[in-house]
Amino acid sequence: MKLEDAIQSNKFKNPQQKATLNCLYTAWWLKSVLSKELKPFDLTHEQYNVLRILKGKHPEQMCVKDIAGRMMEKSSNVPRIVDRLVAKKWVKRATSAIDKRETVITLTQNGINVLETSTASIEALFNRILTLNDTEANQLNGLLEKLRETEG
Amino acid sequence: MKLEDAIQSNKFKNPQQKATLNCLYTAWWLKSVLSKELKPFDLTHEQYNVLRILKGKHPEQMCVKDIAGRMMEKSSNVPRIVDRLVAKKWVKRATSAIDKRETVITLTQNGINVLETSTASIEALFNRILTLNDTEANQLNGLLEKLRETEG
DNA sequence: CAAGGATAGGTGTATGTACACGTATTTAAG
DNA sequence: CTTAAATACGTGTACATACACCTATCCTTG
Repeated sequence: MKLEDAIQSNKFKNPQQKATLNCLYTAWWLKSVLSKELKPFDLTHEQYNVLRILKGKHPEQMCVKDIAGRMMEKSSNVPRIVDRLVAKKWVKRATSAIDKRETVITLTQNGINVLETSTASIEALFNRILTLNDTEANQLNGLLEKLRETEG
Repeated sequence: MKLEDAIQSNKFKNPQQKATLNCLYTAWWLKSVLSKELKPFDLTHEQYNVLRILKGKHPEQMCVKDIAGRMMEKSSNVPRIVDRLVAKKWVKRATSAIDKRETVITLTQNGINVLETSTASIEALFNRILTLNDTEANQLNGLLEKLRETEG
């Protein structure tokens, strides 16, 4: 769907303004497609992200701060997302022996299982819906990083 | 900041996967920059969107459904966002005379004022930080719409 | 070692999202 | 006209974000 149809407006001040709206809308679209696919696994988008981040270091543990540093949305409240993963027995929480301020998180076997089946589902979804070729995807990456250039 | 630094990872399966993450991250970045700029006006990103949508039709009224149709995030809970705008006396709520199921929303003069000053602030911000030229912005718009091609 | 600051993580609150559901009203069908 | 379906909106709940604040622990420096 064209952006104009999605938000029922074609009054864009300039291509740059349209690009920011397009970017926000595309992200919302991606998130909602992802969330729908994750729902049967009783996983939210953010819980899935935390599991993936943990998998990246597995079987090593990670502390809450390390997880937070790898999240897309920098103000995610990792302790509370971990609460929910603990409740579902997909991760375990323990106090670090080295630094007692740190809470270390470990994936359980159940956590690994749910992550693997849900990831297979997500990858199949993306293969179906993502039609950009490599050149286009690289170009998009370049433009998005240029957009964020003035960050900081 | 490069995506790799932002999420402390460079393990992307392919350029398409990286592009989806890049898009999600860019949207988060845009939202947080916007929200920071709106904070002094006691406006959230979503409240600002509703005011802008109302301005688009002003001085006509709009019903809740029409507002919802123009929102980026299609599952926004418009009645509750309107609650907060009513509390700040920036909009007024009334039952439609034509269709009593409808609630019609009108901008107040206060609402127009806060929208104008905040919009000036947002536009100045975007002029500072958005460095894409027209060609690049158009290219980005094209790629994002191609990404969403399989929608529906 | 003691004191002050930095750091890690948990918690409270306001706001928003996603989704299910209830109520009032309108529209359509018989 | 009467009844059933559709529509518009509000509300309840679980989850997440944004941000301020608290406590425990560690580190630095005198």
